[in-house]
Amino acid sequence: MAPRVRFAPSPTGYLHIGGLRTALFCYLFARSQGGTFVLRIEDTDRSRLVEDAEADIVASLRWAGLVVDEGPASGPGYRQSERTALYQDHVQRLLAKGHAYYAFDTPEALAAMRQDGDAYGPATRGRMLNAFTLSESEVTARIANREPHVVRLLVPEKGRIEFEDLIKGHVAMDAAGLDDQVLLKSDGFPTYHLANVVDDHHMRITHVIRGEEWLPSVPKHMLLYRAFGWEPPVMAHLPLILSPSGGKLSKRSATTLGIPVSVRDYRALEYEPEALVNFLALLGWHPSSEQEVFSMAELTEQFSLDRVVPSPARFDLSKLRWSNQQHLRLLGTAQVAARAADQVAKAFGPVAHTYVASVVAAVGHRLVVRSDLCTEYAYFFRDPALYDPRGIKRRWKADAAVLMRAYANRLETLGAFDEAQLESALRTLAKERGVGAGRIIHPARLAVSGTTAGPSLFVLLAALGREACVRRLRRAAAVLG
RNA sequence: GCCGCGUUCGUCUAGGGGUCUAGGACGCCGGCCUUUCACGCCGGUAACACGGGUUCAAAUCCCGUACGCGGUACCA
Repeated sequence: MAPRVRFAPSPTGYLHIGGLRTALFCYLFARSQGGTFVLRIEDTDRSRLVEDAEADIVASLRWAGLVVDEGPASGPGYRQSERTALYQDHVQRLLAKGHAYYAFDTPEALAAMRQDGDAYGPATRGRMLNAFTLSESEVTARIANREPHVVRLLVPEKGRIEFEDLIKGHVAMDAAGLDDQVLLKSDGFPTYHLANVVDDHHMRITHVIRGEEWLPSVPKHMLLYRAFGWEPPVMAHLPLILSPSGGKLSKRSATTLGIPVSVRDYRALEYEPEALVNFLALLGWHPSSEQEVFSMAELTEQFSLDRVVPSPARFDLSKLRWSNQQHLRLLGTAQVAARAADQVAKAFGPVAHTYVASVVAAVGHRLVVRSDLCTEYAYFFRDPALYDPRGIKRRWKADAAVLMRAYANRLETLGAFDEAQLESALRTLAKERGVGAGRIIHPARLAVSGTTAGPSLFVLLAALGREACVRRLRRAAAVLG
């Protein structure tokens, strides 16, 4: 049977990088098995709802190249807020069969109970305000009176709950350790646990693939499946992604370690989606081969859940950067230039596409992230404002200004402004002046780019064009003397 | 606190009783190439958490400890 897998985020914020990893594994598994990838929006917490979160989730998935087969775009029923009648109905079934019960405790009463270190369960149930301590008529009266109430799961006092997780293996927990989880909140919305189980069943989800933070709630879900008389789906709990220091990937780690948390930030930073996907896939999964660079097609072809590791992985920015560099190469000049166009225009004003392409070609394998084009390689788009002091010290000798002017003069009358001509003109000049070529090359680079690093001088000059080269060489001669 | 999951180089990981004096990748260091910086190539650094078992043999299996992470909400 072809699997059906869902990615079920809560629209309480922008899509988290860990969320994308979860979505990716869901997607890869579905695709690798010829299955269906479903997007379900779990918007049952009305107080934490963020208005544009769902749009961000959808946009982020699309950007990353994860194609949703079924989701809010396919029609109604993929947002939990649209399915409240279904949950109400199922709660009634649980109530009728004695697997759930009404409770009327106030937040204060619950807080007091927890103060004593207790959980809502067999031990405390009897002293709280619920269907066990209230008469049937009083319960009905309170409900008719529209008093705030919830419905709780009746957890059996004893028994062991065991299940097989595709990634974690055999997991076992005592029912006694569970509390009587709220299933239906006083606002009429279901909690995650109820909605999740009901939806996974009705959406015919075959594999629940999600973050490890859900592992401890699986026993509650198993109880629900059992109560409904349903066959539970296969479980697969993904290890979490940690910050490089081992903690949670939070806004704090974002600012102190430069690791963005939201997918949209990676997009804004101009990482390639292919690179991020590749990097994320290798965070917790790897093939049996030693391949490190993958396209989405290769990932879907090779992915399997049994090669997902059980332990958490730390985020490593330098590896992401390496991945980005690899994918930039794979993309090729034209593609990279096309993707870079908007940001370049934003930074420097209108620039011809062919020029952006020639810059990308000139920079070549040096490009790690597209945004470097607007920072490290800004000199391709505007004259350098200053010259690297260390470069001046090392490369700008007493004869530099004279040589720069002389080379500028040659460039003005050069026939074809290409690498070969540029180079032979320079070498001829050097020979005439009785200096080594480096005596011109280094200061010329500094004059033209402001730095001592970068593409071959002749590639650089050819890309820049005659006018800019002449202007920059003369200006540097004037400024640096 | 209680419950659950985890633990191989700095990081991601291979390995799942003998093939391991533990392999690959990122990073880092050195060399070659070279007009610079990169790229590329070559080389180097660096790990089985600890303690007990089981076994002829354990990184691999079992138990314990330590540590890490997660959960313990009318949040997901």
